[in-house]
Amino acid sequence: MTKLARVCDSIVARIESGALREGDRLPSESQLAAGFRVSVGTVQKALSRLAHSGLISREHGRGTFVSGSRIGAADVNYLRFRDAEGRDLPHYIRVTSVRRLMRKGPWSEFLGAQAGHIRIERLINVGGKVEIYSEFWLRETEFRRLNGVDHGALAKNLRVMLGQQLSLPTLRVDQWIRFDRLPQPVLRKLGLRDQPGFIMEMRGYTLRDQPLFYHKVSAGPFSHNLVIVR
Amino acid sequence: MTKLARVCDSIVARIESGALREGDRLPSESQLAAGFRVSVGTVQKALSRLAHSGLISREHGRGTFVSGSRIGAADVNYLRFRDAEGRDLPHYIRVTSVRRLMRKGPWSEFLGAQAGHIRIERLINVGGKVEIYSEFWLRETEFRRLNGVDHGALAKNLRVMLGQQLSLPTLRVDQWIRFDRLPQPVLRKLGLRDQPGFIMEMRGYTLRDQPLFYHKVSAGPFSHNLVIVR
DNA sequence: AGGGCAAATTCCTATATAGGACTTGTTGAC
DNA sequence: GTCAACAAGTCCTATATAGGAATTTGCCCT
Repeated sequence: MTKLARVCDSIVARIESGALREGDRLPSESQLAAGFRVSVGTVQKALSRLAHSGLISREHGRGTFVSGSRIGAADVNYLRFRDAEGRDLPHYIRVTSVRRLMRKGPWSEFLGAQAGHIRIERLINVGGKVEIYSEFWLRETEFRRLNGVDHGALAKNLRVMLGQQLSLPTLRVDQWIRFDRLPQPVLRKLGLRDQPGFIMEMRGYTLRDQPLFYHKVSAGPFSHNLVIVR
Repeated sequence: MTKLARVCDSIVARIESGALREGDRLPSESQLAAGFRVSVGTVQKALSRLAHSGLISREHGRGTFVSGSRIGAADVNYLRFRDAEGRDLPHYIRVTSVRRLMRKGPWSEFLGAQAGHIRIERLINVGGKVEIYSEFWLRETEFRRLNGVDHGALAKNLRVMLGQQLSLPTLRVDQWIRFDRLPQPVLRKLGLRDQPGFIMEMRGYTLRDQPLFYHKVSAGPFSHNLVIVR
């Protein structure tokens, strides 16, 4: 492991552990260099790398600060239902099952086959009708830390919940969108006959750029206006 | 302008002008440093910055090379129609108008209001039915360089055409997807009554990260399976 | 011809150093 | 009290240098 990698890693660890929190100022370049026993140049390289990935932000003459919400509006798309005037329609999330499943799939490929995987299955009701089917996959190791968490928290934005409750913030999200046939079980859950629908897949990564969650969202033909917004 | 910026810019210019082509090896760090009258460290910083943006690739012990197709499969989504077996359906592109328009819109905001803008309007026929309406906006300055180009070239992938014919390759693409009501004129062109549809907007940037094109694609409810693939 | 070794070339990591640019707080003149 | 000048602290750009790591090349030997 290079010194550069060690410095990056240590700083990430401080943020992960909560020793450094959003908005906090990091020690100056020279202080960090002294602390890590490396040259200032190495610290600079580490800081600009972390700044580039959005974890911290550097301000000329002021200092280096831990960024606010890492994942910004520009990074990820959300599903929304809107009425004709463009207003968001109210939605209601119901958790239908939380189970450990042995099945293989894109989630196991992504999260790693060695550990067990938990699926949080949810149905989202928009304007009085069940419109969205959501599967959120987590590794068992991370899921165990959810024991103390209120069950109602699972009916919120799970990515945000992971960051706030478990201090497992998401650094970035890969996202795919498809518009294709829906599989049988999903059709049944949404109360649809064989029809094409809308499928969005997301892969979330931790601050260390390690796999964190796999999220799949499906929707049938819309009775309202489905909008994908940033 | 900093030396670093000058070095980056000069290298980009060499690629843009065709002096360096895909797969070519750049001069070594020390040669570049001597050529630009800067230190090796500055050249290294410039090269790793360009490598990070995907323009070049560095190979330990071998050299630095101009990357192949800059915009990879991972960077941009494409629209495809597929049959039940997942095979791509053949499509046919017809150019319906190429005009200078004074209207304001997202394109003028992006491409800059100072210059005139050209709209290349196209209809895409999939499996015998007009399914997609496409608007491709360019600045007038860039468009003029298209004079010598065969008109049939406008019925191909315009981003690729810009790169090959005009040596204006696209470095990156911003992309938004919406599923919403379609405006009247689009409905008429696709032969639809008032219906929600599928809207994809793209903004292309040059090697210098300057605005290059604005592209908007609309599709109605699909009679085949519409897939957005990378 | 082919194998093995050394040298040259290339990029990579790291250090030490110098001065510039931006921000903030203090001091002093008015 | 207000404003200008100053100083200290911070990040930013750039240089020169050293050695290490990966690859290619040339040469010698068999």
